[in-house]
Amino acid sequence: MKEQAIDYYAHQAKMYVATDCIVFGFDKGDLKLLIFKRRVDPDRGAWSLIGSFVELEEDVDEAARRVLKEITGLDRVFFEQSKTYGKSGRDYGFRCISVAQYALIRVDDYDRELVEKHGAFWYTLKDLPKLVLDHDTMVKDALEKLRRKAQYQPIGFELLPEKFTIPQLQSLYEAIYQRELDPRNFRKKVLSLKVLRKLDEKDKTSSKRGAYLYMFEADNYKKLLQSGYNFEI
Amino acid sequence: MKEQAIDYYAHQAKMYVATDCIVFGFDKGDLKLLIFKRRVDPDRGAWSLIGSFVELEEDVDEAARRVLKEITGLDRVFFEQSKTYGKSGRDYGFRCISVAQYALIRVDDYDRELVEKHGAFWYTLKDLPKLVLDHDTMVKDALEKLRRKAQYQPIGFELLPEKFTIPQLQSLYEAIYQRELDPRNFRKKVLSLKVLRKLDEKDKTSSKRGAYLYMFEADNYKKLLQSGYNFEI
DNA sequence: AAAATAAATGTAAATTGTACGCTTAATGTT
DNA sequence: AACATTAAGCGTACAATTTACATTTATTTT
Repeated sequence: MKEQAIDYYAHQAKMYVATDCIVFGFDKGDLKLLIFKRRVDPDRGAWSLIGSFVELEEDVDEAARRVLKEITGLDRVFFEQSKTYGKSGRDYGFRCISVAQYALIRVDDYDRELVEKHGAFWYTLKDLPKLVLDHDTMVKDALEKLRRKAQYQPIGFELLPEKFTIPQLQSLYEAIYQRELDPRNFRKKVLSLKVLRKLDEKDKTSSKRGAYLYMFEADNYKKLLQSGYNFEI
Repeated sequence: MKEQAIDYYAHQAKMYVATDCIVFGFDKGDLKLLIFKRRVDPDRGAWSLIGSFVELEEDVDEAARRVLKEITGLDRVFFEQSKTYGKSGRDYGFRCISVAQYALIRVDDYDRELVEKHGAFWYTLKDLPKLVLDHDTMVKDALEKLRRKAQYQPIGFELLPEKFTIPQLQSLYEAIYQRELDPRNFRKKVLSLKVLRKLDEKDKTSSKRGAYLYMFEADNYKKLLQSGYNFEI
């Protein structure tokens, strides 16, 4: 039986499998993307997403985690599969499919030196240059998924520092949705979700009065979900 | 430069790439899944999703289309990527990643003989037997995506015959969401979306009075979307 | 002490969702 | 021919949510 199994697999084609990361960050009111200059041929010097081949003994998710760690220095980055790109002609003449994953990182957390060392840069989404291969499409698709997901899961918090103000949170959601939100209604809405803990500190970088800092209460959020709550922002 | 490129790829691992289809159907008020008995070792005889290896010159999507055509006889089946399963140990000792795709078919359309010839059976989701490998997880995940998607895109119509009644449509959404809906509110809601065309025919299989048949107006729907409409059921 | 700035709070109107009860068209039964 | 039965289809009142909009407040700078 083992023989038959081997035989069954043996006639099939094998391919390269890669993973590409769409790394979103949020800074000064803008959604940003971490892209870098390719250092290998073909297309050396062109802008590209960060990615890697998946190794033989490695989970696809592990590969993404490895890449993200290499680039940002961070161990626990939020990431999630976006879509797999499997067109036969999508690569440089070698058959290679790529599992795209989008990641959300806190811009103040990551290791700037590491990022620079890899020739990576943060680009505002609007100013994004042309990327290699189908990476433009990957970004477009990932952004769509991010927007969709932001509506029913509190992923926005992954992009902010641990302590943040409500105006900051609003500005993030404005960047994600690409439209303005009413500050009074936004505040009302997020506070009604009961997943924010107000701190005694204020952030005074953007106003004389200062805005209270809040933290995301992951425990409350989980309890809410378990009780069948439909989280929505 | 070409040499370098070849060199760059040459040291990387290659893997088997498969696609597995989660084929949903809707019949007599129940959501069903098309599964079949494996005909090859290992695990011959076990229940499994329908799938295939992706060939070297074949797009991943093409592979899914090919599988669906083989099994159902249908050319134009709605399908969409669900998720890629890439754990290193997920397969039978060979490294194989699988791109799962969920498909929606009209139970009255497909070719019954073809389905039987392949040893395939329709199972109600509740009665589903244990499936091979990680196929159980694939079904669970696909169902979640289907539910999510059904909320903002009219994919439900893919599962119904071309002409259907509003009670039928309701029963489908009840099966997808696994909860009862109020017939009066449901009717109000779907009609308000203005994507249904009422026909002069009635379907009398389920009541003496008979229910009017409707068709989905894809054109209206597209126009709505373009005008920034947020379709929701 | 006054001016400037963004944060924070409140309220009314409009829209949407929910929970119902009743009527209607067709068929089968007496 | 009248009546019972069945699911389809319509309408309405109330609750909840979303939207639009104006004013006050805490703090710093001048």
